[in-house]
Amino acid sequence: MKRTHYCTEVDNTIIGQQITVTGWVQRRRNLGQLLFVTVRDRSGLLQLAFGEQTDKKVFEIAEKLRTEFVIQASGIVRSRGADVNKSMATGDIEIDVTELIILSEAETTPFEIVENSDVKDDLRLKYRYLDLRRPDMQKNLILRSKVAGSVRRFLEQNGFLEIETPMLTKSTPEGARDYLVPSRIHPGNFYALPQSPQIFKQLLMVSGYDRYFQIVKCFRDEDLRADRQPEFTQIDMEMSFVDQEDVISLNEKLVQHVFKETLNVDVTLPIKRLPYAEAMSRYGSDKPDIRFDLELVEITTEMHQCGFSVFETIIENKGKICALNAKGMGELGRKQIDALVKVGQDYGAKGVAWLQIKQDGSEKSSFTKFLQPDTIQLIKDKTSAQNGDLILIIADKATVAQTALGALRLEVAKRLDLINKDEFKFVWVTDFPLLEYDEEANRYVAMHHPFTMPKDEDIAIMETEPQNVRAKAYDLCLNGCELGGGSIRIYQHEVQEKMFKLLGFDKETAYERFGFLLNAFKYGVPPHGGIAFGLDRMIMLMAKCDSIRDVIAFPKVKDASCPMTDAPDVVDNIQLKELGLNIVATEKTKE
RNA sequence: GGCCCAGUGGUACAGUUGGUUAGCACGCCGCCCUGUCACGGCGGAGGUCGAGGGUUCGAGUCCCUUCUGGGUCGCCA
Repeated sequence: MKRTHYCTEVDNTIIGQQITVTGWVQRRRNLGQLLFVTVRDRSGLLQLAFGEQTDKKVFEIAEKLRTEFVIQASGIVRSRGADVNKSMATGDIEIDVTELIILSEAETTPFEIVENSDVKDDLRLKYRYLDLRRPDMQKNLILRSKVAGSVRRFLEQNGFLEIETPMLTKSTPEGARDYLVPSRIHPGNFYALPQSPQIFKQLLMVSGYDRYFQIVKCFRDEDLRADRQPEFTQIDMEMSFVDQEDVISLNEKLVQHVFKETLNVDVTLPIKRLPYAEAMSRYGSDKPDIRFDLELVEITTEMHQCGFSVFETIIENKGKICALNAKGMGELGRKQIDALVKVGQDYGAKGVAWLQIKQDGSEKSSFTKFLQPDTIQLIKDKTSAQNGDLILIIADKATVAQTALGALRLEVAKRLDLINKDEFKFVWVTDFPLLEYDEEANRYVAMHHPFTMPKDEDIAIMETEPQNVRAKAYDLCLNGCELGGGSIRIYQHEVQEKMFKLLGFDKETAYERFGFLLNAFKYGVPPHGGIAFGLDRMIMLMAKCDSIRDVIAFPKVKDASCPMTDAPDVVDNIQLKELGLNIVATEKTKE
């Protein structure tokens, strides 16, 4: 008999019916003359019952069952009467088994297949196929599939075409490191795996496809993090004849649609927007977590001629002085304050000045001895400090002061437990700087990418004040995490040339790297722009996971290897020879 | 590349100032058990304490090196 139902499709509406289920043995409970087996498939659990009414041969097979055997069981659905298991979706029924087949036996697994397992990551990943049997992992991958489907339906309804772009492409050394693939036919030449389909989607706009999307793998050869994998999936899209407003409003509808359809969560539109400069000054981050307040306060002007040389030097060098009121940390011990100072230092601040106001109004501080009482009062007023508060101050280069204090803001929120984990707080960050200065390369580099359009009103100052030019670039952030980002692209020759000039490319270099795009733009290019979302991160946040690995079927570990397959690995000398490659041995070379 | 954390039967943990035979729970194996559902009862197997070196009369514990994994800074246009 073939399977008729998934485990949790069996319910009390079909009591008395003959059904067949298949799955893995979750547990057996042998009571002697009576025996229960919980069978598991991707839908959930169902209890099989064997007793005096059971055929002797069937009972004997049931006695042989062990955890994770794969079985097929047929029988009659019956009520459990009063013995209901309320923690089980199918807890009010069971199957009176009439036929049982062991399809496959199983050795004892290296870890138990249970929800919320505490097994260490490396073991989980070595036996990923077992880890993926766990209900929480199945829930995540099912959610992922639903989200992808929901995205596709929404975009198709809105006139988008799904078009694939190549995986074997040309290396573009701007930005992240590329994964390279050696060419056999062209020894010494390499393809690069795409960091994103950026240029191809822009070419599709030139070709007139008007609205493109793709759920697509991208590759970046950089160090991993909890929310970063070397290969990851983007929801990538591009639209023609649009400006920033069109992209933003369509995409917030997309997000609203997906969250409603897959999580039944309502996202209120329009989503709040913050210009980059404001995000940095209020939250110290370009991906602010706005689930809690604790905003930064700038006190640079207040500290003019304050008498404290550290602050005055910073002001002379056009830095900023920013403060954060860690409300309720006034009684923190010195050790814990030092730990906070260290957080600031980890993010590049040279130091963190602090002023602690105890419950009884007495003060402790690392710096107020250098200041006049009215200056101290000014700081307290500006940060609305009260008894029982702790004020943290960082004086540094503007971005360092803001970023480091932004990191402290998150740390303080964590310690004070200010974050509501059930909330989804979206925010668009807009008006990013077009360029940032790369101290090492001694030149400006594109903050987003070299095809990002400057804001119309800033084009005039591209040559005179490049550092102040804002871009038509926008990121969508959720709970302090960058979900995705995009921009309106440059489609006018003059602007693109200005941009390359700012980046220090001469015409030759520009053509060498992006010639096919620049040539394409000679033949009629529509105004266009787009966005790309990190699908993995989106699912991670939706599933409330701490790591992106928990929403990817077969992820890599920290050093970008795979404990299950042992990739990357050495290859045969014949393969190398065909590719014209020689391995130069180094300390790190794998034997 | 830097910093921080972890590694003890299959799994998750405990292990005091360095001191008997390294504990516990779950899992596993055997026997018993007719309403279990994290079944229960009785019995049992299973450990080079990640690896190497050092200090010591004596190391799971202290020191050094190294491996594995996690977090993070740099990096990620």
